[in-house]
Amino acid sequence: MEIALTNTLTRRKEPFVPADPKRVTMYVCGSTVYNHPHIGNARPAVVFDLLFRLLRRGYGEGSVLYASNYTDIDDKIIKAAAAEGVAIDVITNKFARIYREDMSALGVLTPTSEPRATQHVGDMIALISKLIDENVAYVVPSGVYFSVAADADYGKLSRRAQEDMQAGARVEGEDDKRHPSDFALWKASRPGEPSWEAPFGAGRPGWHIECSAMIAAQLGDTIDIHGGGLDLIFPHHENEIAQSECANHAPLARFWLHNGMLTMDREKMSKSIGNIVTVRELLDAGWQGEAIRWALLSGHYRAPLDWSDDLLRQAQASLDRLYGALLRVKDAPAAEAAAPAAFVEALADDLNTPAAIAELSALATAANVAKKPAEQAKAKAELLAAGALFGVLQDDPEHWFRASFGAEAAAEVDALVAERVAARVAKDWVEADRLRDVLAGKGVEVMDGPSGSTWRRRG
RNA sequence: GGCCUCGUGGCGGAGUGGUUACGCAGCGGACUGCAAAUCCGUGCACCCCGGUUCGAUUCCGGGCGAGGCCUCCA
Repeated sequence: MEIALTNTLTRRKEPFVPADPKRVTMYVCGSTVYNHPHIGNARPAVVFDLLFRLLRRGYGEGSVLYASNYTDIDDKIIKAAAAEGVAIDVITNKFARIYREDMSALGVLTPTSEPRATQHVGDMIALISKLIDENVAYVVPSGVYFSVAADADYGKLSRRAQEDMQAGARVEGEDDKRHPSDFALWKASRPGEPSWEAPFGAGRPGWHIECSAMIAAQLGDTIDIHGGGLDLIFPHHENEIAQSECANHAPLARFWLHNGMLTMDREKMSKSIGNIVTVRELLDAGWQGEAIRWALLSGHYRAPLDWSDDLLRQAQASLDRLYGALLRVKDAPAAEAAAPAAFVEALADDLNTPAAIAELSALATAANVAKKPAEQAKAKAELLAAGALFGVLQDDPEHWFRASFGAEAAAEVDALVAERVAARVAKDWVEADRLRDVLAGKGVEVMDGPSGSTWRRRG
């Protein structure tokens, strides 16, 4: 299987070949843990989880190292802790836990490592010292800054000329940095803020240096894939490249991948605008995690995706069709099958999830039309294998359609359905239709078959 | 202003230099007591103007429109 990926460095789709197929390395910028993740935050988690699954399939489960960090020291966290009057790690532990729970609900596997910034401050200090030694960083009273002018390659990812950035740079009044484009590696200690001792003065790390240090510590100087949202291309990823490559004299990442933004009414979803929907809100509203995942994967990862309830409804309807097919073949004998080649190839082609979804649909049709047990077994096994790679169809099909009903509600529905079956046996169609209306009022769809009736939630 | 991306049917959304995926919704048929589910069939599209070409939705140029980054941001 050859995987092709769009590399932001070249803006082209290129064949992906890892430096070492026994040790494929990927890093994705994770979450700053100070509040609930919204679905915009979930998009890269889901997209790169899919890539993680694909890489594991291609190179073996033990051969893929995937690190995604928690930023647990940052201005916003300090502010949030102060507002609640609690220690910083109370905030960060809580929201790191919530992040993992929410992502798990979306079928996101736990990465092979989840480093926290505060566990790597020593690495950051060492990296900053190296940059000072390399004469690309300088110490002033407010902290340590990276000197953009000292790095000839600066701007290669975002394709920005230094002159352009100078023109657009905002004048910051009290900064003692030498150039507006220079960015903080280390922020000098301020009263009431956490700080660490360092040769260049006590303080705390800047945001960008965290990722550079954690990548080197967790995965090495050069990794195969670095991912994140495309809003991070500049300045965050540009700065990571500057730091890591000036210190290590080696490329930071061979492939840079970026997912498009999630929008609401065509406007980027972001905390600062306030147009956010949290994963937790969606789950609490009764949406199933796989439906949310499906919605996030319904478009290509690099394109913007406009979030709406209608998108979710369509995602759920699509999954309903697949689960309906699984239900139809649920009694077929178990069989071994790999995900069909066309499905895998769609994903290998720069994660073409819409094409992969079309293949899933074809598998569902195959399951629905299969008559012989062997055909049903094959269709079922292929659908499950493809679903497993995609990160869906992991639920029991009956449970999928009844997840919104508690045991008590389900028992009540069962009783009504039994009553209706009796009415149908007696050919009392008036009563049977009345009961169907009653059930519909409870959000239940009844389906009559030759061997009885089943039910599920209405779409 | 600079850099970057995109513009496909009622909706979502792939793809292709010529035969027009897939899902949802619609319509017709089969099935059903009637439905639902399912299957089969079917209607509806490639922003505008030039250029290249035998032929462009697909390539090139321009226009219009939308979005992202340039500040924390997935």
